[in-house]
Amino acid sequence: MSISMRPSQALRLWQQVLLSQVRDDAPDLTMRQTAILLTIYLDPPPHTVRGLAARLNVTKPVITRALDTMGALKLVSRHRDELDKRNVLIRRTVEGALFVERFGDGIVAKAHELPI
Amino acid sequence: MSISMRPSQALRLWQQVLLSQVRDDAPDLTMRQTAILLTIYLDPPPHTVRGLAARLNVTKPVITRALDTMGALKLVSRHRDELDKRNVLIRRTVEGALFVERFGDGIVAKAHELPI
DNA sequence: GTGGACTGAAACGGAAGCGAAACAATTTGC
DNA sequence: GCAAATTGTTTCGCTTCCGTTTCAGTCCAC
Repeated sequence: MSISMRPSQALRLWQQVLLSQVRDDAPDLTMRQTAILLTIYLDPPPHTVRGLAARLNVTKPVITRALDTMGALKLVSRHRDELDKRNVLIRRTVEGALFVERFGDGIVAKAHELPI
Repeated sequence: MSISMRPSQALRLWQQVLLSQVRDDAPDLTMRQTAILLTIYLDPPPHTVRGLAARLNVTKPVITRALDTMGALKLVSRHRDELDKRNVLIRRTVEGALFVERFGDGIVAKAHELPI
């Protein structure tokens, strides 16, 4: 069984979630940054700069910069791969997990409030 | 009857939609810009700069700049209010309606593909 | 009609994003 | 051992966004 919704409901859901994020002064992540963050937290590790760049079809500097920003927000952390020291492994953080969790709960709540 | 989903499904849905947007080089709107666009297309008109700023809890220049950007993308259009010439009325465009419609369809499609 | 209130836009300096290219550090292949 | 390939970062010039402040145009009360 899959999730079923009409386009008007989907758009309303998206709007409500975005509005709550904007209003609550949540970290103002770009679409790309959010996509990277969710990929790190939803897809199985390990995550590398190269892997994320390929997954999102963007250049590597885009990933590096996003990691700089989200690292400053403590949403993710970087660690050298000891087995292949060229690699950087991106790992989750407690703060990031909490943020993602709350974000997911927010979507569910807004979905539940949707008019028919 | 409301839309029911688990947080993990909600996050996966969000990720899939963002990934498709990023990968397809869709207009790279910020979270705020997207919130403004959806509000214009979902909430009943008329829409003014001041009204949108209040609805999103942001300053007026944020709205003005977002309208500049989205106007250049032809997603919205501006018109002086003839009854009160201080006001600017923001209106929908054919291109914008098409973009929003496709966006909604995309969400629905990703929701339908979600694993249980 | 004139002063004050209101609306949206513009100006300003600063922060952060972009793509492309160049860059060190490391591993691999021979 | 050493050139070639690979990885992530940095640099360059440019664009866009931010908040604050200032400005021009319009309306309204008196």
